[in-house]
Amino acid sequence: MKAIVDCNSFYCSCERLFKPHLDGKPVIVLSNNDGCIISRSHEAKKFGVEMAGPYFKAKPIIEKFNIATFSSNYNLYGDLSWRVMETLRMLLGKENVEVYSVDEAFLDLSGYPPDKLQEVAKNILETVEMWTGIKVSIGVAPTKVLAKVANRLSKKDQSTKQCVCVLDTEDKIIEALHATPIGDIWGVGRQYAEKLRDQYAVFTGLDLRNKKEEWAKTVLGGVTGIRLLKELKGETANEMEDELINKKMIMTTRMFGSPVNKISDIKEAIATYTSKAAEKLRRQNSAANVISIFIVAKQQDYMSNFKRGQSVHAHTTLSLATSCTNDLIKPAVNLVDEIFSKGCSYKKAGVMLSGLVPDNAIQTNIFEETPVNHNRKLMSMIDNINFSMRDDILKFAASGTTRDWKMRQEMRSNRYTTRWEELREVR
DNA sequence: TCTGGGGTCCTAGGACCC
DNA sequence: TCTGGGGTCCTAGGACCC
Repeated sequence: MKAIVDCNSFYCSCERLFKPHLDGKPVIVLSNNDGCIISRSHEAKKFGVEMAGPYFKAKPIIEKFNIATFSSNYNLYGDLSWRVMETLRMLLGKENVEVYSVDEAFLDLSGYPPDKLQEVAKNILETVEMWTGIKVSIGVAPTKVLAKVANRLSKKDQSTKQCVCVLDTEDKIIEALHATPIGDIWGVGRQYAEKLRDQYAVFTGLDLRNKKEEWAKTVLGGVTGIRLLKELKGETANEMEDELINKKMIMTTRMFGSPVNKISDIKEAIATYTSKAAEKLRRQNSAANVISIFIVAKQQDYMSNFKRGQSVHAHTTLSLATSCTNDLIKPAVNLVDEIFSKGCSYKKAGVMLSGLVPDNAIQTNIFEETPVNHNRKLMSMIDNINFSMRDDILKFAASGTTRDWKMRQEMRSNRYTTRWEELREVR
């Protein structure tokens, strides 16, 4: 049996942890640039604040009900997430925990007798709350997809304060699937949900489970569809995975605080994002072969349905993989010339590094001198200084110093657990 | 006026090779 | 001028996730 542990309204819970007066009150957390709403407390949901809805649209409700609002504080959330995951690893053993996202982890519970699962889950839930202050909900079932179904149901009934749901018999599974709308099945997104309902009259998880694998193959994207169907039937198709230590792609992208139309500003932003991405790259001891950048134009007509703006991409392949910021910045900034149009306003830009290889085994290019990675040492120094001093004390000149384009973050709480000067004070 | 940031996997189609 | 069949690799794009 597998379980998924999911932190309830994670970002909101993190904020509340240091502001106990907000317990039981509605709270929301905004995305970067204070653009849209990415976490809502139970109470805020009840007032009808929509997930991923734009902040400005929800503002009337927020003001009316006096909903506590925060900009996102990833230092805080990241640290608390680590504490929750460490707790799980201590309880179950490292090898039985697969961290799936900042607020979710899959557990392998195959070592426990079936009649103990409820108790085990309850114990996990209570320990995590006691040690970290974060409330979680837990779904237990034979497969990951079904555990997700169980997890969703466990939250339905918050009144019991249990937030545990174990699907350990065929009957319970069928009942649970019947109660789950097709769009709430893990792996069925908006597009598929619409297609399934409109063209195939598939409305619930149970309807989908009753289909044939061959059918799923043609309708739901090939092998992915087959896997989904197997999992719904209780047959494992998604194994527990080793933790993905190294990413295959690294990106850094941001909205601008306000639209930008100067190429020099775009270049500064690209240089800054490249430094950030390069830092992430070095953190996992990789080097990149390919740099891509993109910029997104501010849309002229918003009209009724918001679509993500048109983005323009450019990429270049390096003759030699590198993890050095200055070797990456130059080509990245040069790409800007290829895609920037004069007179156009942009709202967002990003940098992607791909073709990642371990940086101790860089493929040498016969046309180049032997790899010069003496910069690697300099980079480590910069990373260390930035890590200890914080706030990127050392920057490359190309990143600029004024940063007119920097994102808005007007309501960020203190970084209580990762900055000495922002510790919570108790008088 | 104002709509996030980071990832993954899969497929189709084109380029290229023998 | 005519011309097969099979394979690999890469990229773009579409779907999904939180």
